[in-house]
Amino acid sequence: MTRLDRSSHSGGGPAKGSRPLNSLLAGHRVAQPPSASGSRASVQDIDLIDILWRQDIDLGAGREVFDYSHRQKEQDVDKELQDGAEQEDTWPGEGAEVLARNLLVDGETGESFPAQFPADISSLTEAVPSESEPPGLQNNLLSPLLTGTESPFDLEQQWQDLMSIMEMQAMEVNTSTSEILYNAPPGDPLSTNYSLAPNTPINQNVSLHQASLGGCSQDFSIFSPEVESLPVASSSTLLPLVPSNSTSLNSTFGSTNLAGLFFPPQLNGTANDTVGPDLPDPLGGLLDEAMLDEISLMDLAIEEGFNSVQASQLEEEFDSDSGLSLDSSHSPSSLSSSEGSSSSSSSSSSSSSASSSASSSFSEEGAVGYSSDSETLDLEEAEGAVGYQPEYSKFCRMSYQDPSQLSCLPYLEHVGHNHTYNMAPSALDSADLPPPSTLKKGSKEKQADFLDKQMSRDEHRARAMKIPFTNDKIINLPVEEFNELLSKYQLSEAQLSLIRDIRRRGKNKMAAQNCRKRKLDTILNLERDVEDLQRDKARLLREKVEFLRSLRQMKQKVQSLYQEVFGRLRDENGRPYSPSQYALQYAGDGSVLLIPRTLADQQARRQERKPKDRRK
DNA sequence: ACGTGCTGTCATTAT
DNA sequence: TGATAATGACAGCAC
Repeated sequence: MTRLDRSSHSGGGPAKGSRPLNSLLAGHRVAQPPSASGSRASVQDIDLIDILWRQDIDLGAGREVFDYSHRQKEQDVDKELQDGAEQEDTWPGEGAEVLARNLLVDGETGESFPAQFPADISSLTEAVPSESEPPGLQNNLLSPLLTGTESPFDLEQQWQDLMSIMEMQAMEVNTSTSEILYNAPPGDPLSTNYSLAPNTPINQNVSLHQASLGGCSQDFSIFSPEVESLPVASSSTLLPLVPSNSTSLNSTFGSTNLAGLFFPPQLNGTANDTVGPDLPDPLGGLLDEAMLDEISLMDLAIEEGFNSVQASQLEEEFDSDSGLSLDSSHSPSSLSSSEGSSSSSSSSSSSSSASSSASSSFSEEGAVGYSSDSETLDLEEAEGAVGYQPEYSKFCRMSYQDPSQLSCLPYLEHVGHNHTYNMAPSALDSADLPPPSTLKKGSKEKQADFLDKQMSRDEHRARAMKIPFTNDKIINLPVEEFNELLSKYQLSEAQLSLIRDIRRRGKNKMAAQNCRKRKLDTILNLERDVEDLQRDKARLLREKVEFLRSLRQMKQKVQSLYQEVFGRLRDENGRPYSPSQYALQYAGDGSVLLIPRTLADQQARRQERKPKDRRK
């Protein structure tokens, strides 16, 4: 087969590689907002994390983080990264204000608990004969999370340990309970006290706070009001828990061994003043800046080692409310698939890019192609099959390059190249072309010369070879009609060869244009995906910080409760038990037992092993 | 003169 | 197996 214009392609030139694509990218980014640059993704991430930590840890996050409805809208307001100041001073001011009310609301977590709680804690802690406990032993009551000098890895380990415990508790806590808890009316004590995000590990841990200590204080309303008689353990080694006020305890701790949580073998005592009998206001400790610093340390430690279990948990929990464009049409996989299935990529991207005017304008336009609409055909019919006047068909077939359509693409607005060797953009405007019948002979020739210069090479060749039909027909007719057309005329071998080449080149030209548009579309979608994923990442990071903060607060509260209960225990002689020798343990049936330390440690170790084995 | 972007074309592969 | 689509690579042109 003869290639008439092959000489123009050396084929051995320097490989320019992906220059067209790069230039497309570069050209596109000019029109992109500064944040849209995917090439700065890594730097952006670092900045983002930095901003997040500073924002969340130093300033505290708004309580709306735990509000389900708010979180559903969060993707619409993910510009909060820029206006982080909006969240500033949320909880300090709010906390002071709400302290005056009955309910104290944690500004960061939305957590609410009775204002009496801290007061009672104080009063109770004062009532506890702390002097009866040596300071060293007192330290044992502190959670390791409260120690200020521990390494981030220890903190991470604590986190993972607690996650394991919560995993176990999740087996006992009905999922619906979480929802009920979260969706309960404001008056509901549970929801009022712990209105945390639904279906979160933290939420499952809420049961920890439902441990009843009705007798400890009448205002201990955060605990279950159902004060029932304490199941008395008759074991000789397991002393029944007998609070001094002879009220009972009820808990949903399950079999969680609190001793394992709060009586680690080695404890750093530096944080003893954070929580304990000396603590003037446990709530103040919750909002302590030092604690937030610890959280930041913990976050820093966990950031890299956020294990897959936690990640998947977070993923599951936020799948429902993420609302982000993780749908199939936006996902990278879908993009790759659309790349693979070229015929459907254009339409798929059009469905996925409703938000992008540029992309959708491309897609709605559909695949480009030589126009074979009625206008073209009519013109050609009017001109006759033999009278070859390529200019008419050219106008139509290049109509897809209407500048008004290109104007939809801001980054393509500058595209106005005049490839005179092949097309005549000036001729695209039909207004510039008066009907041939109205032209005088001179101007007709002038026009013909002008249009002659604008003809494509193939059109020139077709004219030179006296091809009796238009290039548009050659290119756009279906195979059958095309063959029919060829059979109608007595064509030489050279003519047939040229016709086939024209058809091949014409189709390939359209294919190339479609291919480039698809490529652009893909780039746009990928950039959008990058932005979405960056937003996702930022949101998850924020939520993680919030969860960690909430978890820490709960730990502190449980620890306070534990201390209160333990400090009120008296033996037969009315003397307090030594924390070094005894520990509280919550049995599966809801009872609370006072058991020897050694036994408690054993059980704690046993329970630590269980979740790890289960994960394997 | 040079770089950039767009377009057409070829060769090749996939459908 | 031929036709067509898709795509990488290259060259030419306009800016």
